[in-house]
Amino acid sequence: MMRRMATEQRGTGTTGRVTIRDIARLAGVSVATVSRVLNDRPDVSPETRDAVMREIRANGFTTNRSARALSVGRTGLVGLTVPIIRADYFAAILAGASEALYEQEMRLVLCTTLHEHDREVSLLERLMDGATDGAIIMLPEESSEELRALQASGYPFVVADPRKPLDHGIPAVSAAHLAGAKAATDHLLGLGHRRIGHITGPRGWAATEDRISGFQASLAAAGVLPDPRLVREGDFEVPSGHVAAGSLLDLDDPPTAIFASNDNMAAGALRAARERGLRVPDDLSVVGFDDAEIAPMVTPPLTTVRQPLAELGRTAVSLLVRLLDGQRVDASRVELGTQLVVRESTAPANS
Amino acid sequence: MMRRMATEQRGTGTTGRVTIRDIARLAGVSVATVSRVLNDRPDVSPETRDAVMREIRANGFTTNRSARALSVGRTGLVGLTVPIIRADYFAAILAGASEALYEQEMRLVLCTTLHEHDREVSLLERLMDGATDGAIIMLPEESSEELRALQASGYPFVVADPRKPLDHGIPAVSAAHLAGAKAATDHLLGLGHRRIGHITGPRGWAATEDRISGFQASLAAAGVLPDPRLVREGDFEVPSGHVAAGSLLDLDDPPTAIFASNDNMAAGALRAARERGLRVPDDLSVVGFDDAEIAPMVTPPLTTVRQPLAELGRTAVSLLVRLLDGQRVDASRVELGTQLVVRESTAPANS
DNA sequence: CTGTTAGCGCATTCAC
DNA sequence: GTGAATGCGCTAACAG
Repeated sequence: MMRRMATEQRGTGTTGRVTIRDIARLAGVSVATVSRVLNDRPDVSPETRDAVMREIRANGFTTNRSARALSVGRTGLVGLTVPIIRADYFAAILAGASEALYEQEMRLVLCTTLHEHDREVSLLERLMDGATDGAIIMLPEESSEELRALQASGYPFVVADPRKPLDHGIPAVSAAHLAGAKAATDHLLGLGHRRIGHITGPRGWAATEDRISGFQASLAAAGVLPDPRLVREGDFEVPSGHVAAGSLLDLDDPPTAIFASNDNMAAGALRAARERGLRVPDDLSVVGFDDAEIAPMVTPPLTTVRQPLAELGRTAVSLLVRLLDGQRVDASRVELGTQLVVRESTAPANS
Repeated sequence: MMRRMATEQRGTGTTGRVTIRDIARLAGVSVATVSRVLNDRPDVSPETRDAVMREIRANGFTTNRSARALSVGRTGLVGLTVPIIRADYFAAILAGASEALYEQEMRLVLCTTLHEHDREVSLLERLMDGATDGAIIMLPEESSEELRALQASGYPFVVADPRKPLDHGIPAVSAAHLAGAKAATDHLLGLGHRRIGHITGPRGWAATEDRISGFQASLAAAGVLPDPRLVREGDFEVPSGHVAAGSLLDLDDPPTAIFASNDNMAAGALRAARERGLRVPDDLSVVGFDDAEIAPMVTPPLTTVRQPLAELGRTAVSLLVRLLDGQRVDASRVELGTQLVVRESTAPANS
């Protein structure tokens, strides 16, 4: 037999690793007992436990996750899908989720959804092919119906930062876009600005619409009439902010402040102002959204609304874990607070 | 028995999914045959293949990866460890690796190595507990010896962007730091700068030292005597660049140009210049490294050296795949080219 | 407290 | 071309 070399040599199968059986034999107990100590079961005598642990350590044994997964019916892996956009935005969420998962002894399987929405393979198939116990779906392109279907299939998942408004009943975590936008606008209003431009994200996105609502709510509360000509649509990328701000500033009666729906576009706005010889914040105030990595780095450092991105990832995990534990999470719509971060891109209106 | 409901209802085990056995029964063939069509084996008649495929589709069957993994001895998962620093830097590599893996039908398991280097659980244990077939280790804290040990254990891995110089024989992918730094310095020299400051990364890191070498090589080639007083150590974060540049600019005979070892520190340098009333690039030229997301966003847009980050991730994957296929990769030290990207933070010296 | 016995879902020899 | 039998490494009843 090849048994005697199991410790040193490639053992029985293809894996070539020490198995629970080896440990059992070495420790002079049954596999069941080894399994017990592995899983910290109470019903094992201290002596045998020690004996087993000794062999485990001596041979550097670790349990084979595939085997355990097959046996238990749980892989200990959760998928996390991300559309590859806005690197530092998703990286932050990723970091939070990954950390939280780690504490649960779980692992994160990254699935990038390039633009495969309309390909033959559905999200569902890709996720639930036995590789993962559940998933966190970031900024999904999928419609409410499609997600409903996924849900109906029994696959546990939670949406992080829903792109479109979602049916109630679909677990989701998002930031308080409306409140954040309101705070940003209030800040501008408080500085005396009355003509405030707004560069939105893609229309139809939940985040975009909520921020618009917050913007308008703030204006309304201050008794300022919203001027439709002061609103431009962007796509969350720098150039769109640049263009949008440019067209705003070239108006006969340009705004004295601009609220951009994210920091990238705010950075674009900063550039547009600079190109026109406008000084920020003296001649123009600019507020962003996200508090991305770049916010403090641009010139001048950007006043913005912080989204708790890592926290968002962590929260998604904890929701998912609850789902995985079979707890039917009812109040599964979590909204995380946002916070205004005042830096140097805003100042009192000077007219 | 509970067999009859297997298709609709939670079947036998905990998973509740359609199994290969269900398909076999439904199609009136054996599991072996189903397995054959699943794996695109040639020895199956077209008719039976069709029959099987029909049932597979009709029931939305997908193979259970855990079961396959256990059977085949391969999980189809590779781990990717990342120290959580410099978000967009690792995000870029991540994106490349993830994409490449996807094309190989493999998945990426993210493992964040907070600062667990000195914890009881070794990288080895964490990675090879049967969860993954191999790993890509980014910017490892582990020493060459530790990595050697991992290698000796037979666990396949490749290092992406080695932090410290690595033994030959350890597969690694990195960027051409030296050449990139040389190109950056050549550029400055070409603009007439002679007093050039350099803000380094953490001393001892491979990237840092290589860039210093490139910097010095360029100077030497131009016959410029290197001035040790013009070199400052940073840590790749903005504040360190800010401080370092400040101290450089406060010199009696300040440099007319600064080459920072990454874009973050270059951004810090930009700020330091601004605080002193220096205009970039008129009074001071600044060059960064990385071509990070922020490079084009700061004021002025940064001249920098582009690292092919996504490509780095992809290359790491292809190396790893070769290792997994049992091909002993010999020439396993890959260095990817870097490229100077000239923007607006550099101009001819004006003295 | 501990050992025996069955599977988990799939791939893989072998026969037929 | 196809089926029956076996095992991958582990957990989970069920006995004792």
